[in-house]
Amino acid sequence: MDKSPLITSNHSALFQIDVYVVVFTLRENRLQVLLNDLPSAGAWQIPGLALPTDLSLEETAAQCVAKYTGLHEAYLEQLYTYGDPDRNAVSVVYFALVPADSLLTPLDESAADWFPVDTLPPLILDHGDILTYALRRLRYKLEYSAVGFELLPDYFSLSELQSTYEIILGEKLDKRNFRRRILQAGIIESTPRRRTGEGRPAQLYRYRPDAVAEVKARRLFP
Amino acid sequence: MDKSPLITSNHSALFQIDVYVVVFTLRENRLQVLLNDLPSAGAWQIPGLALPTDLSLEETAAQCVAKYTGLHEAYLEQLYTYGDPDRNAVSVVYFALVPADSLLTPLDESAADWFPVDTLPPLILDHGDILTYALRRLRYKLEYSAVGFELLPDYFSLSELQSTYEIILGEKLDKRNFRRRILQAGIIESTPRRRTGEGRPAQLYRYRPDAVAEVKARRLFP
DNA sequence: GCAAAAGTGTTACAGTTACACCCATGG
DNA sequence: CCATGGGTGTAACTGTAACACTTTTGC
Repeated sequence: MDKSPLITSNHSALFQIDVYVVVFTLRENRLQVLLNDLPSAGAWQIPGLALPTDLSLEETAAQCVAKYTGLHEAYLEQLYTYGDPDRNAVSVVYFALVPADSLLTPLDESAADWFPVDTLPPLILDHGDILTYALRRLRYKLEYSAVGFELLPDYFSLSELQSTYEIILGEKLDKRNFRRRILQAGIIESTPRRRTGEGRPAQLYRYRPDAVAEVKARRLFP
Repeated sequence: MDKSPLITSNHSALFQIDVYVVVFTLRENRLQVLLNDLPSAGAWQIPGLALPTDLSLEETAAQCVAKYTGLHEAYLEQLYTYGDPDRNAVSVVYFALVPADSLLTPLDESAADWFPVDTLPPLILDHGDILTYALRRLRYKLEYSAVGFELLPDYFSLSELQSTYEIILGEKLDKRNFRRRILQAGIIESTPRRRTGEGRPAQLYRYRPDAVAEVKARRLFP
């Protein structure tokens, strides 16, 4: 097994690398997170995979999302890397956002389930802290970058988007101000589609993949 | 060698983990970064150490700073973790801020040197990109959190602090606005000390270790 | 025609920027 | 007494927050 050519270590320690993914979605009007049952510990854990030799960290994270949700695309962002001196493993943690409607695909045989972020089961080790941190980062991110639509289907109404923000941030937002800002930010664009249902039909919007966004963007929400 | 109890991997790959630290300081009125000569490659690299079994990631980063600067305390923050599928090593990158005046301590025998961030030598691999990213993160951080004083001695004048910000952000700031904001933010406090020299003596300030700061703090600078 | 959700502008306020002069010391 | 850097307040402006009614559809 080759060593990195750049750093020669004295006692050349080797580690297993675990890639964990905190997967968020929006179900039943609540922000929920995917957890994996670990009966041997009588507790739940954030789903993860050991890094294999032939995949990058992000590919492994994506594969982890696929394994537990059936989705082969998701918004992924690296969160933090934890290294315990005790056990010789290092944990690289990502967070992912997946749209709830696409989750009909059955889960893997593995015993994973969704939990609202405010009513979590007992978690192993420091996974509770990691979740808390992930949630904080998600809220921060939302405030100045507008990733909310990652939790929605490709086409969505502004009311749905606003509701997403309200659920995650945990506060009511002003409808007119919300629309003005989100449109001024230029990250979504209106489409000819409309959603019909109760009340007046809603114009549908979609993400503009070419949006630069976030670069030097002011905070969008208070 | 034990495996992590949480994730059982099929082909149980093991990796060397390299901890790199992008060390920034302020010398000669320029933001400078510490680099390590790698004559075999004819290029320079970000200083790093292989993670040993008995240290945490952050401890290893701190030790790396100590090795190359002689400083046993520094502001440290995790930046990003890079995983190449090619070579079987994973790189956890930190950035550090060290006050220039404390650097009189001689460097390790290793061939490390300081370079202004705008005139870098050839760098190995993706270290140039990593540096660019570290610099962006430093600027972001400075804008809303006020870590500038980490580059200054314990006691400093407001003019020195302002100059620090101007050098890093690359733009002139208004003296009165700067003072008002930095004081309102409540992260530094005035001390009885004064610095004498040319012109009127300056009141000296120091960091308030008890400052909560940054939590929900608005951006401090444009 | 009414219930239900979508859509739309303006005003008051707060925070930010721009700006110029006096002060304390050392030489 | 003068050169040098330290220190101070206000007014115009810009961005943000608060707010209520009209529109379109399904039933």
